[in-house]
Amino acid sequence: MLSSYLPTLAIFLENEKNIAMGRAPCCDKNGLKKGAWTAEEDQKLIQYIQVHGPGKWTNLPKNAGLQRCGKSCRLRWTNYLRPGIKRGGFSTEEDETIIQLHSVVGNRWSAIAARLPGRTDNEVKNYWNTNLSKRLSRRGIDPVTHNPHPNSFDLSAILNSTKVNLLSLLLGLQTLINPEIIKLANSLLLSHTETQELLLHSQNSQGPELLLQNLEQNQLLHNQSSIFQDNNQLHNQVPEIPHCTLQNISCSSSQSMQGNVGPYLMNGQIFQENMMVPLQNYSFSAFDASDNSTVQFLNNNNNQNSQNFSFDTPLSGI
DNA sequence: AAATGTGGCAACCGCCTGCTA
DNA sequence: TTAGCAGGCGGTTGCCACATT
Repeated sequence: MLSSYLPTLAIFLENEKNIAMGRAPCCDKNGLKKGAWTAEEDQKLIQYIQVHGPGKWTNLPKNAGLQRCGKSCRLRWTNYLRPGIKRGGFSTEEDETIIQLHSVVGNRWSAIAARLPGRTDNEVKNYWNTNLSKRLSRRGIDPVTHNPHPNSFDLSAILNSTKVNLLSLLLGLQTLINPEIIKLANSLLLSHTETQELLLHSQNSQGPELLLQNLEQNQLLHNQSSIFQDNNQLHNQVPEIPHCTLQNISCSSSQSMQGNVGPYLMNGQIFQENMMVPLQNYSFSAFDASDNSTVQFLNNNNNQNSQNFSFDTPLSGI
């Protein structure tokens, strides 16, 4: 007899607990359907929102004739039924955007999804968890910190295996700068532009708290630009990348390198730059045969690399 | 052919934040 | 000022399809 009341009692106690904790239950769970949505339910939701628009989710299920929680309706609409949603088939550009943004803002999926038209936070999150984080792991990169996994670097082995003569590299400045440093600069420039956009956006339309938040992200960007935590690792540790073929490597071990680069074409614009690569910088790229992509690594010793590159405005008329 | 393992993804849960009365 | 509420968000779960044994 008592056992027949237990489910109801459990729901009651759960609700009471939530209320006692100061949080009202999101909805009355009694009699509400859970699980996969049927085509009929989808149709009801779409028709209702077409007439009344999205919002007022708490009352929407009742008004639309749905036995669902309002949150469930909102989720179904925003993640699946909303017009303009892309499903699957992430492009290489989207992959790169997600990885780059994740390295700056972390698991803020809504912020990342906001910069990918037609993508939802849920889809970006799922795609990251099932695909991109594993891809980074395969490359020897920690998907959480975007740093190379510790204890997996051996620069001397790579230098030996690739017969790279560090001294000749240091003497041949032009060889060093082209093309890998340009790629590095490109990567930094894109990150820099990203941060500027965030700052401008927050200054124009958001409050000071978001500005502060974005400034923190800016600082985070600078910190994350340094792949290696320990300076002492610099000269004897470089990521080991399964499935990858080392293509290019450049290093400097004393003073800084400086030189003029260009004019060259980048992102459809012609640039000429005076570049300065700070002390103990290096970068290299490697080709990942598993997905035909190129992965780039860079290191900066003092966490200030975005200030150590000067980017001139695109040259006109060249 | 059946059992088991694995990956992908839709949906749920519960915490957090901002708005409003 | 504050409590209640709605909605947003990220983490997690569970189902399903496919692969492997």
